[in-house]
Amino acid sequence: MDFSLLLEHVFKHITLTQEEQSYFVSLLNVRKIKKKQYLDQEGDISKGPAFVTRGIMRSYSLDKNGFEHVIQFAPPGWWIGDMYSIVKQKPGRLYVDAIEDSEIVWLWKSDLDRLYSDIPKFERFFRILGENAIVAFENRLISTLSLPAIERYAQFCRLYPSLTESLPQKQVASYIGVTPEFLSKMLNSPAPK
Amino acid sequence: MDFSLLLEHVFKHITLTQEEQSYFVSLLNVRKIKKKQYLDQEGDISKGPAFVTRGIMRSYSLDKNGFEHVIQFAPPGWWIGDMYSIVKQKPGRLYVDAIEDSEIVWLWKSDLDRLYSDIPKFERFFRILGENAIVAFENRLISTLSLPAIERYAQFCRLYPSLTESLPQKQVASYIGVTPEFLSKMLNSPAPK
DNA sequence: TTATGCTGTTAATCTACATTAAGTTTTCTA
DNA sequence: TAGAAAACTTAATGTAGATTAACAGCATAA
Repeated sequence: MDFSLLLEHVFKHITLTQEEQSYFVSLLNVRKIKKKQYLDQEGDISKGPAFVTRGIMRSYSLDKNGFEHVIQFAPPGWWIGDMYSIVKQKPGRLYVDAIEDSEIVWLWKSDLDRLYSDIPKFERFFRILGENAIVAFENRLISTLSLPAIERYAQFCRLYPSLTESLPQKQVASYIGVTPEFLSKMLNSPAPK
Repeated sequence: MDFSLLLEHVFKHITLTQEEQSYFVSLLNVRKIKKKQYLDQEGDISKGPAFVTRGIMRSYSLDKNGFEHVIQFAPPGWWIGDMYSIVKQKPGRLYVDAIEDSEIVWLWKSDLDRLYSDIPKFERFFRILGENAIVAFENRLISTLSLPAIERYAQFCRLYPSLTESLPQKQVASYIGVTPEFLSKMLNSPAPK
């Protein structure tokens, strides 16, 4: 198995001895997920956090009218999951599935807790990761509350430059919070972009 | 100074020796903030995270039309701040002010970094705090994207039961993302609540 | 005491975006 | 490689919530 993408990511924030690295790697699990397959469905208890190494994953909620609302996209190098369910180990509110054939590396929540105790440096690693996630959510919320659709689209393009073209438009529409019809009109009408 | 509320909060997640506790307390600063006074304004670099011990604080963004959008309320026992600015030590996008005469306990970002090195248990403490913040943001985002105004109001009442009555309605409107006029209509019209 | 200014209410009008529906193109997949 | 299923477009119509405006109740304050 090739864990290099994840290890590089870890080494950006902490350093590990050879033994620590081996121990960490021994806790990792790999899973391939085909397009449209689910990692988690609403009501599932998440096994633990997942790191994307190939493909594109996404998490979304489903409202009472059956409409999807994308919470996050995760290309390679990003983490994905229903944080509520991961942290509290209770049934979650999100669906997590693959938009393209994907591969993830994941840890059991129980192994993660063990890792925190055995190698406290991982407390630091995930503390930093958490900070970044909070900053991202704070930004998303500011945009969602205070920008019109066209500027939320621009924000999306800035956040996920690699996805802007590879993703079906309806996924983008769901992320920025408009219907596919409206996004289509917006992009084709006044100032073609 | 009375740090008991903050210390209790810390002890819920980690234990400290007497020395560690003294060292931690030596890094704390106290500040009283009168109603309508700012802790931070847009463009400021935040000094560090703040824990509310009295009153009610709030953070909000200002859109280009001059409308406020409340990101968070913080009654006693809650943390508040512009996470982007705190973490990156760059100019922030949020205003933080007091809705009622308040008192906060805060740390310099540089002291916090020192604390992480000197007492690694605080990595764990803030890792857990971060997880909770992410869960809260995830929930807020799900509501904002997938619920109509009346249910976002219900969510607000569940999240901040202590504030539902003490807060001016226009603050609540700004939090749930509608105009004060619309909230007033919603609460007084069909099914008075 | 009267001003001054917040806060909340009501109601008419307006608009960004949703819904519905039909047609076209692209892409899967058998 | 056909034929079904997605993905995208266009346009008519509908609506949740915004805007504007006028007024009433209460504060704080001179």
